[in-house]
Amino acid sequence: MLADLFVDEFLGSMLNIKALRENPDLVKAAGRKKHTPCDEPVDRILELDDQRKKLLFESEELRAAQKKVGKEIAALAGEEKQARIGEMGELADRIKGYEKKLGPLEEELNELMLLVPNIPAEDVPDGETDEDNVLMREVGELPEFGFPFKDHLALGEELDLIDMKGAAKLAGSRTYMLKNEGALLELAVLQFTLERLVEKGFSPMLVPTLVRREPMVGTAYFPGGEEQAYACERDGKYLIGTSEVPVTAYHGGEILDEADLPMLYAGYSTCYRREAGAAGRDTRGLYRIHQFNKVEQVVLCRNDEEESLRMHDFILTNAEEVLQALELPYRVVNVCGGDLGQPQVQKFDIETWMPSRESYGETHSASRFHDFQARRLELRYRDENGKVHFCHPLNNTAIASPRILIPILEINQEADGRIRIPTALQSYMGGREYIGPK
RNA sequence: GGAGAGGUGGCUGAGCGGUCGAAAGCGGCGGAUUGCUAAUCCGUUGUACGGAAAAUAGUCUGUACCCGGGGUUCAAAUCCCCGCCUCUCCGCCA
Repeated sequence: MLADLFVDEFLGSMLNIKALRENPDLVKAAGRKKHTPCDEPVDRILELDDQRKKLLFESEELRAAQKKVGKEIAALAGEEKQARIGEMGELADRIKGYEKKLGPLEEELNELMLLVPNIPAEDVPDGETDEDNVLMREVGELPEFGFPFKDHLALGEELDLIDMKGAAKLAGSRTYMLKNEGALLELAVLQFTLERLVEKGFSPMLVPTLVRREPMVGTAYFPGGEEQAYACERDGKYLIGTSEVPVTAYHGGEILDEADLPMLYAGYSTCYRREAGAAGRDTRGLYRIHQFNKVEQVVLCRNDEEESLRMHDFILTNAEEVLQALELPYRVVNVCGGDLGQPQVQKFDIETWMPSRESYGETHSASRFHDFQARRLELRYRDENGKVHFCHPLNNTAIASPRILIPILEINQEADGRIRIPTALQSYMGGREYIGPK
């Protein structure tokens, strides 16, 4: 059992070859809990690691000898110098031999290390799919319509807010266009949310949406998520699926000052997802589309379990407060092992009530990783004693549109066909209270 | 897109084949001194992986890292090739 193996000091230390060496069973158990077994790669890693250590030790000794003699040669001249140089040729060849062996070995090792899953937290429920997620709480009252209600698309078309056909004509399937108050509503929701986060101390960040491979690998979307990302192959760049990617990677390779932690960022970007493998699913309306806009909370905090948990709770609460301000009923679920991604230690999803689906639909996702992404990104900080640690990055959606427009439009519809604008958004829409027929 | 110049430690910036993990200055840290502040003086100052005794801490030691990747050489921050990035000028352009 994973729980039996669970040891604090190994929490989140994966991708750390030392921790993996000492407790491979923990990683294998993590793979099983996430329903992505990794026994074979882990065994192969240990094997390669052994070979690597041995070869490295031997070649380093040769290098040491070469450098030592090199210094002697520098001090010599004439025939004596030439003689020593002649002797060194063989040593140089032997060193090159080691490099030839080490190169491919390390390449394979590094590739495999990127596949090792992070260890899920103890209270992550067992399970395979989102149906096994565990309900934590339900907040808000579900709407009751005293009339036949319409779904967001019917409303949107009637009121000239949404044009899916126009979008398809321009850009193909799973695209959307917002018009008139629909367009204003999306901007309102995003702006409202961003301002709330700024009030809480988040730095707003407008980031590149087309990025290099490194941030994708560093945040652990790659390898593995290539099918979900749009690639600009000519340029070796990728469209991000979330601003988590550029924002988390922003300080990659740096050693931050502990005094500056936690860092709170509110990333804003358009997000692109291929939705590969989702063919035929959620095809109606604004639910599942290739391109959307999102305000994302990204936190970098100390390498400290308690702090990490506090921050996870903080960003979850922030998102809930946004939904409460928008007067939307939602529930929070503890995501099960099989529904967790490779990098996550724990994930809480927020699902907002969507009348047309007669269910809650995922609108937010709050993840913590321990230092998993930080190791890949070399994202570190120095504590007051001068010791260097990996940060703990966390993230959560603050708002993602147009998906959030589904409940906003549907829940606020009235019998006369108008849509009430939530009070919190009215000031972002010129003081308007209703969206009505033209 | 055309032409040129560059990318060195937290920062500025020297080095342009061996004695360079890298001068100097700034910043940081420790100490001394001065009613406070400021100033001055002395010392110290990267990361990763490995080894040795000690077996948390600290110490000694090896290797790697001067944008990234290849190459030349007994030896590369230094020479050559490719890539990435930055800056300047011209052109184009939301």
